[in-house]
Amino acid sequence: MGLDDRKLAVLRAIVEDYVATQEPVGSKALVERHQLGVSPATVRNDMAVLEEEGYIRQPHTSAGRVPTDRGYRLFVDRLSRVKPLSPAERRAIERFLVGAVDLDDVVHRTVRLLAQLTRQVAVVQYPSLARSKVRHLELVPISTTRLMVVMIADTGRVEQRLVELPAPVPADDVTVLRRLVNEKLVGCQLAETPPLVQALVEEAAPQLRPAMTTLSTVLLETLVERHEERIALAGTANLTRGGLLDFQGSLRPILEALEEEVVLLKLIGETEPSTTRVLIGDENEIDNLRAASVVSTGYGPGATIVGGLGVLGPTRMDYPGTIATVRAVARYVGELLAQN
Amino acid sequence: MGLDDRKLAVLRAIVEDYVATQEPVGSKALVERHQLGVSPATVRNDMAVLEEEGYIRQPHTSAGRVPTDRGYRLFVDRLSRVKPLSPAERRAIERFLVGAVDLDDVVHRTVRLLAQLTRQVAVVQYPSLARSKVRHLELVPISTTRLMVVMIADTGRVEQRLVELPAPVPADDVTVLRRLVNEKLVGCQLAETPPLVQALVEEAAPQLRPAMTTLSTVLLETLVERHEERIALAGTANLTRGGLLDFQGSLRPILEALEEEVVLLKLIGETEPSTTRVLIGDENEIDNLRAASVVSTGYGPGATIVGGLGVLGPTRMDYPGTIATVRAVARYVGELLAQN
DNA sequence: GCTGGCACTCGACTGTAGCGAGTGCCAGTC
DNA sequence: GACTGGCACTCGCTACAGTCGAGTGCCAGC
Repeated sequence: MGLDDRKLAVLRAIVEDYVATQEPVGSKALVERHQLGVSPATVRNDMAVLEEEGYIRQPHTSAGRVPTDRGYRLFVDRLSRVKPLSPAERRAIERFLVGAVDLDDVVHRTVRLLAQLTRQVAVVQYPSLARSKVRHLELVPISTTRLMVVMIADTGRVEQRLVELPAPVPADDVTVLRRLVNEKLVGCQLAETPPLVQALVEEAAPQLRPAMTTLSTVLLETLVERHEERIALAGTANLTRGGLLDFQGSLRPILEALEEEVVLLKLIGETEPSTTRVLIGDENEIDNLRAASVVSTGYGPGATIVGGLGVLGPTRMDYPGTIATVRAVARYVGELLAQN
Repeated sequence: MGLDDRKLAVLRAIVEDYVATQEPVGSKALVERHQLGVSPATVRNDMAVLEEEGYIRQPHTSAGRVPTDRGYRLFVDRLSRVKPLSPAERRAIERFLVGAVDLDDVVHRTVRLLAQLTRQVAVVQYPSLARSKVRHLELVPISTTRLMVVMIADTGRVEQRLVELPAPVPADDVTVLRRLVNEKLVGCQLAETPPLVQALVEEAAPQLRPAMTTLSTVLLETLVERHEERIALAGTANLTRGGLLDFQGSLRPILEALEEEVVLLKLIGETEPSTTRVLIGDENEIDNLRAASVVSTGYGPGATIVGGLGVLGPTRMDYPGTIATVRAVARYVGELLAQN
């Protein structure tokens, strides 16, 4: 494990050059472009060690070296410093996000912004319902046996669902139902509502029981049990940058994975701690994404996290820049949400 | 212009073979695989004429022939008969669409179904607000100066928007506002509301004027002026079928176009007559899609059209099959909507 | 008007050769 | 002991020549 400082410097130089040029880098080019202070031969020896340790590899015998997933990992963990954003980027972020009228609008602008700045595929999760609080529940009678339930969360998210009632319910009863559910649920995290919803059914007047029961089922089913998470996506065209070199020739698996909301949620939704997460190539649990890297983080008003956002690109990615951008965008979005 | 029956038969055979094999088709192979009743030499003469007329072309001098956009056009217009769906396909459609709980659900299932059946990129427009009628308008106070407007259309579509009021409005006034807008607008096509909304402002009591004015602005701006059209997309991974042969090597322009909602709307939204529309390659107005074909149609409950749906694929596409599928899916979705 | 035959074209494939980037190793130097 | 210069070697890439064959256009004949 003898990785002295110079070997690390060599690895860093290889990663930087390869990310920039997209071509395997050789010992000679390396000493020319970086001030390593040693000869190519020495670098070659270092490279041999790095290769033995699994940080770099040779595509063919007579080619230069390319970082492995493990090499990128070391680079991200120990060799790179998060790049500060350029003023232009800061301005772009601000300009892009002011003027958003809506949560939908915020999410769409954010995902486009992220795709544009990182020149990669961007993914933004809508504020998770499980982590939001109920601001208001509206019941709109569609017919005597049909009710539209509209839930407005404190994050600005609005979710609706049609309910088929077991028996006709008069308008007055709907008013009562509305008052009851609002009294009980407004201000609660959705994750902690199940017992409350249960209580609602039990406390309801007899003639409201059946309606309240189906209502509570719908509330629990569609709003609480994850499922209703939503995702916005942008920048898929960026996958075609770098020709077919990245992603080993086929975009198919990537595009397939991007169509599965469940997969995307797994990718960016699991941001328990508020730090930025970087998944490099093989570290990814989803087989289709073994050739890709994901940089993601959580966002939310203040310190609370209500959702995740991130980008997906080739393992050959500008990690420092991408990480910085993802963080910055998440912070701005958080501030925006906090203003509500 | 002397295109006798046999020449048309030759063109049909070329299109069918090319679509099936993805390889330029030669005269010999043609007579072997189709009962044309003449020799290859004769077919060659016919081919020469077809080429002169611009229906087919040769990729290189020593290769077989490939249909041009114009050739596909003739094929679609005069040489193909819409294939009846297989029973398996019918069953798939039914199975896929029953059990949809929601408009969102219907649209998502539809777009996935379409992508799966045609093995192409599917696009479904949500029922257009302009063509829907207002079923209910709900005003939910978020704070004294903020109102959430929720519009429920008869198609099941729900749209919401946050309104900043110029001055605080007490809860009682909100109730009045709610009653007023509902009395006036429920049951109207959104396209014809502008004068009604205008009238609302003028008839409002003086203290409600300012609130009603901003409210009406929002209604007109976000709900009426198309803008708020929504689109669902699926099957982008299907673009990678057929290697890089289709789409002349780069998916980039296609993917870019698919990210622009405006472009997609233009593509499938303009279905004035209720017939199926086929746009082949160059006929497409969007430059990025010059290498693609689009098959689209309108759908809606009964005879009214409330939105469009369709698929996008390479010009080398199974037109008869695709057209049949698109039509069938549109019909099923229409029936489903009619049930509400 | 159709057909068989024939000369021709040209892309695809194969094999060979030269080039050059890049390596590993080794002996020599500080 | 660590670094360096030198050297032989590997091997992918490119260019070039040659062959093959699918496919064509044309023409004379039925």
